Amino acid sequence: MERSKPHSKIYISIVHQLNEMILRDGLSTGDRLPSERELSERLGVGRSSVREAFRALELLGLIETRHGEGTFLRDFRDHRLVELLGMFVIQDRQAEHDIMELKSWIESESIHRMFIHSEEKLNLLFEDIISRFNNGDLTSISDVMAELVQASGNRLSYKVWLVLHEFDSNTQQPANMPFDEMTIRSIQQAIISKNHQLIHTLCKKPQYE
Amino acid sequence: MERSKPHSKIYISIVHQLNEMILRDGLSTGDRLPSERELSERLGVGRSSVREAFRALELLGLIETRHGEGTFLRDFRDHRLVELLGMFVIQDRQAEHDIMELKSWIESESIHRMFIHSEEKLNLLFEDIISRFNNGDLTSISDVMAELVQASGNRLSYKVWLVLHEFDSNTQQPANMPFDEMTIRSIQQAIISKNHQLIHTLCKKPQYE
DNA sequence: TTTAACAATTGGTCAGACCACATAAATCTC
DNA sequence: GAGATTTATGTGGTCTGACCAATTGTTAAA
Repeated sequence: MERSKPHSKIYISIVHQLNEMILRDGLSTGDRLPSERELSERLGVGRSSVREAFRALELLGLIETRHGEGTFLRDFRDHRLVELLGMFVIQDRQAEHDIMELKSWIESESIHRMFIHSEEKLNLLFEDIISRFNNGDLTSISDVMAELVQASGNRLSYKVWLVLHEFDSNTQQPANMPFDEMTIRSIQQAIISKNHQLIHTLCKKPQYE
Repeated sequence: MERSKPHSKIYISIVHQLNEMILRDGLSTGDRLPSERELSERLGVGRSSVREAFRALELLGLIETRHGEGTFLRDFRDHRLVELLGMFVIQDRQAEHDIMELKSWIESESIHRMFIHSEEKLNLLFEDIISRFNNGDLTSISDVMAELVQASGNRLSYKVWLVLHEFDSNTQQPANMPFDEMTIRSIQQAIISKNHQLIHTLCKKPQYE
């Protein structure tokens, strides 16, 4: 025995053993993992090593740790791949243009994607958005856009958009688009009538080059 | 003092501070980060917290730690997010679909973006691609696509594409597109003639829904 | 000069302590 | 007895200090 990984560090082997444990016991989203102390004892390693493994998986979004409760398996779709990469990949400050461009491109693509939805489905979506707007829940046109991108169905795109938005909301000032019910209604109409031109006007894409 | 992030865990804030430090000092691949003990002292936190941050970033492949030497920044392309996700996130067709879809979007958008380039500029680009193809430098149609996405000018899109490609090359088998000079030439012609339809055919996008 | 021994630095791991948070059990109050 | 309150226990969060192991640079010996 013990051929697992002689060269590896302890916390790496713990990650692997956790993986095996999850597969073997058929654990799934929401299930609780053993406590740090129990794992430490059961695997014969220090608690700090267990924590290093847990923290790594937590940063990735694969597990969720709740203070005083324990550690739980998370829905893998909540993974933080995008954020993490963004943090270390989007390092060029001068690439703000790239960020804005990709962001508005995702917006445009997401909206176009909603053309396939039925009118009643779209109406339902927009009623919800409007009510939340009147409720003060959505406080900017970006919030509305977030709803639309999310509603388009591609969760990955949505995550990418969130990251991009976070970046350029720190550097760019919005206020380039009115934020009232009429604007939202016109977006609704543009989608329902599949009016490419109007959408392009509403969500003005930045010029290439 | 000390109201930076009362709700966040220490190791998370360390990750952020590391990110800021990297940006501020302009560190890049291969550069050395401060030692665990120095960071611990400089940030006023325990060494174990610094280690949790380092171990998390190391597992993701964003940094590399060498026993007795120190911790170094890695090329982001070496990240292991994909394997890790694949390890814990097995069967999710929707996630895979999202990835492929976003990837295809970027490909398609990048190619369309090249419509604004002059014909001679495009010819130069493709001469280079063809010569590298004959040279054995590009070994798959994906390599060609990488060149095109990169040439489209948005470096961020390119980086995102690289990540997505890494993922679905690990799960999907390619071989859905011939890889010869004629195919490349036809892409070239499609761009020059601004033939949306042909591009759509060549780079078959996945079906929505 | 070359080589060998040594010291300093750095990561790897562990043990124990203490705090903060959450929940269930025991207790008190009415 | 029902409800509110206190207590006990378990769990994560963090720090400190210790020791080992690998690497590198310095020093001393050949």
